[in-house]
Amino acid sequence: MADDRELQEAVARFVRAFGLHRPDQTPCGQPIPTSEAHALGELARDGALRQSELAQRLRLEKSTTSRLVTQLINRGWAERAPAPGDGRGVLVELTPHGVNAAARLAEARAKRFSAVLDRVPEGERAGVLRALTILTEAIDET
Amino acid sequence: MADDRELQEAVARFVRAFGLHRPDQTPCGQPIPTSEAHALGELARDGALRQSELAQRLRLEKSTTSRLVTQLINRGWAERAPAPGDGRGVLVELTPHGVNAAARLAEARAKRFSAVLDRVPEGERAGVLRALTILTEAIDET
DNA sequence: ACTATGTGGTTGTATGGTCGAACCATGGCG
DNA sequence: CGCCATGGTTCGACCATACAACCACATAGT
Repeated sequence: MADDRELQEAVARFVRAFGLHRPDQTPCGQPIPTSEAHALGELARDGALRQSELAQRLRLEKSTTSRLVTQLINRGWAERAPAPGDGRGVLVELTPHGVNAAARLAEARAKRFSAVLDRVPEGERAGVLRALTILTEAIDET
Repeated sequence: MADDRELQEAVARFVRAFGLHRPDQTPCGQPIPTSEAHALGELARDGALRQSELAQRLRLEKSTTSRLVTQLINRGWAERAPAPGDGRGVLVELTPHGVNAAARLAEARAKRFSAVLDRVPEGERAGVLRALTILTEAIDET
């Protein structure tokens, strides 16, 4: 199919336009690395997580995750605690400070995204959301 | 709107699922850095480009672009030539070798993307493509 | 013409990202 | 009680990007 080629270019353009190639800041312009932002999001939404669980969700290697968590801790946003029932594991949890940071981040993100959504024609919004989800699922199955 | 939040998460999941956080390889598993792949794509599609033009398309700083081009040259995929009519400029062009590499890359990409598209329900395909385009345009306007 | 300012590139510096391998501690099992 | 698997940490190597300083050429204005 020739759709392939179009999809490729569409994805590439999207990535670039959204600034996803800049590792040092979120697409929302917040001066915090993308990975940290994603981690913060997961922890804010679901509470304490095992480090290994976090790695899985972020699709990162355990070594990378370890370092990432250390960075969050250095910012005073998270803490490590022994995992209950498993002496090897580590539980990562946001500090009140971290919860706060996550909230600020979410707000900035919401602002940016709603600005973007505003430019999306009313009737297309649901479709856009739906398409991204479908695409992600398709990728996951591959 | 609450759509914001959903869009955020949809994008984040998409980025991770597609492996866009790995700068050292394309989402298609090719052992070539994402940026080089994108550059190769532009040059293969539109022929020789001014380095500044390439920077603009890839949304990169001129310094980054300069280095990127140097890498392509080191691989034997591109050449620099003086820009006609402007003693300052540089024209970047693929070598036959580079054209070849671009073709191989495009093939691998097509393979991956068509696999993904296969998982997208028939009736949704057009919508997915359309959504990405609309979203990219919306981002550009922001 | 000659100077002032702008544009295109290159190089140096600093930051951030990711992985894989080596290594340690704890858990689970025959 | 050994043996192998699992969760983490640390180290080394590689890539990406931006910003600033610096050079060369272009262009406009006096």
